[in-house]
Amino acid sequence: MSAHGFERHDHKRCVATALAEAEARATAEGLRLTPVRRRVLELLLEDHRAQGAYDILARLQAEGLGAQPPVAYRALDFLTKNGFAHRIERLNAYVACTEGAGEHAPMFMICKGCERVGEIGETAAGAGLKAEAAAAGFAVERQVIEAEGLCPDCAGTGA
Amino acid sequence: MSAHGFERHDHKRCVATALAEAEARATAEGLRLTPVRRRVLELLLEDHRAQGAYDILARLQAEGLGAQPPVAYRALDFLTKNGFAHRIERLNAYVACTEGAGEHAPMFMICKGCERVGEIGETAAGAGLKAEAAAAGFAVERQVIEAEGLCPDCAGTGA
DNA sequence: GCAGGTATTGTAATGTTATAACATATCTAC
DNA sequence: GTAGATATGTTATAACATTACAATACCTGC
Repeated sequence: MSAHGFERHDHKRCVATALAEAEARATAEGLRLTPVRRRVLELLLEDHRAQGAYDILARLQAEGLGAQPPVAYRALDFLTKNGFAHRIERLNAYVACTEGAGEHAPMFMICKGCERVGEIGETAAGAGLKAEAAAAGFAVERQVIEAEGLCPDCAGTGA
Repeated sequence: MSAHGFERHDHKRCVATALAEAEARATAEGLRLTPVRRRVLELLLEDHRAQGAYDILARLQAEGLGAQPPVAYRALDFLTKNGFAHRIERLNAYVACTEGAGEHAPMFMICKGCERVGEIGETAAGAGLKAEAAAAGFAVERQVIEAEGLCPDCAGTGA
């Protein structure tokens, strides 16, 4: 089962792997993982919480990497368009992708307790959505599947 | 199959029914469908497009029903909390509910062509989401299932 | 019917998220 | 090394949402 974000894990390794894969894929596909873009991806990878564009921007400003909103939004657009990160609509915020490339119908679990966001790459929910839409004659281009609630850790503590 | 929003239908009747049901339910459950709230529901019912809070606010202002953002947001909160309307996260906008009360895991289809939003009351996607979350030990409190693409009409015209 | 509590509305101010528009710089291919 | 495409810098503003507090309307018990 591939739900990422809530399990205990070696996060340093998690970051290193994601970054290495991103670089490999960027090279392979001719995508330019520029300093700002790479740095934004690193910031998103720091933990599994969703970060707002302005959170990211503040970090970039502190590092002298860009002062205005478009800098952050452009980097985030690049990362989300190319599958390195995802936008969480419910939060107007962003998380690094924890599932491999090639995924298409990810689902997210947003914990109200610890604010972490778990991702599942391909889901029954996604398949169901496609089937439902097809039955209605609707051509899906993008889908949003998000659950908000309590992660196993936070649910356990009665939070 | 109950996908509402895209089919040709007698919209006057659609509005009248929804409004009557809302009033009946408000009475039955002791909810106060005040003039502003009722008017906002009417505005949302005018068509099946999603409307932003500020669209609604502009209409209210024109009618002398309220001048500041909280007026619109409060009415929309009331309507969404009580199931008379839904918030579309992808659009930061609102639609009137077209499925009956008691629904819990609706899915929305957002057409990029005509901007209409279709609703399906209970879906395989919703069931899949719940199952997936349960398997991950995640306790779902709220869920967001939205598809963006082209409705049957717009897909047909190659839009 | 009126005192007291609760729900609703009015209003000002502000906070947060996102984009348009245009200038400049950098990369890549030829 | 120049042209065209891609990426960045910067200003300004648009769009979405909330906090906080005052005023009013409404129920309820007496």
